[in-house]
Amino acid sequence: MDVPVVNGSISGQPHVFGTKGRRDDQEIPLSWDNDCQEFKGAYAPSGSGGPDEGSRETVAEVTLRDVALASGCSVATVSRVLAGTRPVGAETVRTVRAAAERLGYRPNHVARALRSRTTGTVGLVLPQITNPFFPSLVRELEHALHAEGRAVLLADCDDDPVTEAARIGAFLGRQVDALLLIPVDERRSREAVAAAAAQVPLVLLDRGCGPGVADSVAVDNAAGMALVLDHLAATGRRRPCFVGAAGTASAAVERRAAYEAGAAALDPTAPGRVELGDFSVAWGRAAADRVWPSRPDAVICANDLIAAGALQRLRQLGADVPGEVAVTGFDDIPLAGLADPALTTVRQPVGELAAEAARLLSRRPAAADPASRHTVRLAPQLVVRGSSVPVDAAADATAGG
Amino acid sequence: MDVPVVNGSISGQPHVFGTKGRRDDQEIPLSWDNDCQEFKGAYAPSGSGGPDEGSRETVAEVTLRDVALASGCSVATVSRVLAGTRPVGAETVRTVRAAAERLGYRPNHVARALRSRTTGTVGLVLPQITNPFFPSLVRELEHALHAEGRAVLLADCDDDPVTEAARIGAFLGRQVDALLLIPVDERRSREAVAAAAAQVPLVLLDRGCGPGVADSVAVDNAAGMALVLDHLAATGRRRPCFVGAAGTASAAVERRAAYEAGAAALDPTAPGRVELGDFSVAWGRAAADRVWPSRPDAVICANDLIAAGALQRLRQLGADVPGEVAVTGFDDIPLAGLADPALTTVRQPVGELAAEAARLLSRRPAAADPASRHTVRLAPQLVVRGSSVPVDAAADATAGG
DNA sequence: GCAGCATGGGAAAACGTTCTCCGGAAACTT
DNA sequence: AAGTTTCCGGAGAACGTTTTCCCATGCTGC
Repeated sequence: MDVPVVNGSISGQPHVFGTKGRRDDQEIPLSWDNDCQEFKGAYAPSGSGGPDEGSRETVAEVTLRDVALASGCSVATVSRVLAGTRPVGAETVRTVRAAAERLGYRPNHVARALRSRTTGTVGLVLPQITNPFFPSLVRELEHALHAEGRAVLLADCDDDPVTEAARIGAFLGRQVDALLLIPVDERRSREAVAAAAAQVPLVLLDRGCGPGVADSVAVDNAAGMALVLDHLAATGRRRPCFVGAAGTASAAVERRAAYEAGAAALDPTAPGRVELGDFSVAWGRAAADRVWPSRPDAVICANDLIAAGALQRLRQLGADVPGEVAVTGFDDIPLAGLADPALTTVRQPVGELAAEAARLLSRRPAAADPASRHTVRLAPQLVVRGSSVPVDAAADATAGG
Repeated sequence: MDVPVVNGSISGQPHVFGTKGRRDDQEIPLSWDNDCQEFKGAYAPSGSGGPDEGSRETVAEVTLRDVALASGCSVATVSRVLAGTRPVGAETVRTVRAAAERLGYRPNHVARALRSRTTGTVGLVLPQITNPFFPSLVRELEHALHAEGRAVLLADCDDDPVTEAARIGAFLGRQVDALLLIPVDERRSREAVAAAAAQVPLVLLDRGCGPGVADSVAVDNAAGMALVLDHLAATGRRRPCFVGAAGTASAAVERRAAYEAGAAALDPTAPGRVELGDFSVAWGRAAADRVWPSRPDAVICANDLIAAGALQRLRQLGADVPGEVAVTGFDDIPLAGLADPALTTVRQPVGELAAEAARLLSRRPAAADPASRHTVRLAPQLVVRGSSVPVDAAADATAGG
């Protein structure tokens, strides 16, 4: 459909450069001052006279050299004052600071990066930003990283290992200081990840990528699954079944293994009742159809998407949730709280994951030594909602590790 | 003195990189957007199975100078060959290319940025990545931008204009080539946005920020609302009501205005039935309580979150959806297809929004002139699902995701 | 008085590109 | 044959920092 764009150009012709009176909280307009009568002869063509009526369009950047000139000392000194790399006389510090502020000096990160060989930038590479679990993780990572003054370069791989490798390469070419990576595939991502890890600090997030490849931080899937099983057992469920995902992704494998281990305690035949598909709502719906005939009293899903699909389909099939059957998810994505009834699930400690990842990244020592790889597992939290216990009893219990 | 670099020793080594299948038909890249593409060898997993690997550790970067030395010509020539900025003799091109590939040369983006005063980086600043409408937009933007060789710096503002201003400033300090911005607040973001727009190309996305401040691209909210109203009228609804958001955000205002304009045609008293809160599920639930007593036959919501809440609550109140009352949303976030019944909604042309934004960014001309601001409005698409028509009739106008 | 040593500051060399000059040679003009 | 243009290629100057030397001082301790 090529419905034409309603391409209207907002008019706004009358007021062009107004707004001169009420700009009191504005910072100093970096351009001219009587001290530095000699500015940017180089490429500032509009050295036209006049008191600069505020056309701050392409004002040439103020450089260290300008500040040096204005404060009567050398570039080196100015750098030292501003970067604090070496003690400088109190008096000098004062003049330099003043000049810098007066001129509105802003350091050029690119030049700094070139010289100091560190860009203050980390690349964040993830499979699909549209996976509903990722946004909150991205958010926390962004906050954690920005808090230490680093900027985040984002890449979305479209769930494709080839794209992933390309993005990693692009980031490396841009000399990121480090990489944060949620691998697309445990196996097919390995090669590119290992290669990248040899060049910059790299932390794997949420999913693993084979042993010894890189540092990694993730939720303790086994503990999470145990929380779910304990809760279900405590509320009298005896015939659980598991709806998970096939494949080698660590989350899929670990959650399934943990279910099988834990469910055996509940019911010796339970570990057999396992259906595997993928991490999607559609699979959740399909799995419900396959599972419901055997009348389980708990459907434990490997993530919230599956759970949402299963829940929806179960109700369509006439099942009473949670009366007849409980449904649980994993991750606590926003959707979980919105389902009807709201999903009991395992909340990932997103903030801590981000903090831990940031911490690992900052570790200076050359972590090229495979022996020093760290794998951090963080404790999740059970969030009990209506899908596993009747509403009146669902007091949103939270149980930590 | 550090470990000697790759500098001198050119030949004699059994080069690690197999020069397999040299494609000599390769054109000299004329634009800088796809340059380094061909040098994947540098970071690519060193030929799985290659004889010696470990040597690829933290080797000092190969520079232009190294390539020049190895190929027996000057740095300038190498630069020209690789960047394709000026024609170079065929013979020279060949030797240089060979040397570059053999040494695994990868251009240093930082140095390039410093010299050419362009980083190939755009900053993407948004209110909250956790807002479910944004991830797909971010995804499209990332793809569009990466496709032209630009990297995306991401910032999440936590819905706070102050943080937003700080992030914008940080990006400017990192000399992004341009800014893509979804303003937090139409009014409170304005100052920072205007200041930034004076320094780099800036495109507003999804939401406006006052007239003439910057280029902007967004969905045509009025057209979207009209699609909804037409659909509802065509299916016999006669007593619509609107649940929207208060405030000055452009989406809120435009959607409400469009409803009021369009609904008057349907029912003269309809424009009065308007409830305003915010763009949240909670408000949707609350609004359902307020609205249901007057028994509307259609609840038109300003976005999908509101609609999801309203839908959920209406059903809890015993309403028959869609038999008794239709519910519609706006945006087509993933949640919309998952609701029960699935939400009829207006799908934003996310891909086109991203493409258009990218296009506007690349416009070279000094867009400082307020008269040349562009405001692009893209046509949305109606997605009919179960919340507005009985299932058997809901032939999902478009294949949902 | 002189070696020894902090301390504060400057000149200039990197960092790895791109790009502007410039010069020489070859290829056309006149 | 002498100019004139075109074509290739090199030297080297930026770009804006950080950092390494180095040189003044002024002070201590002998």
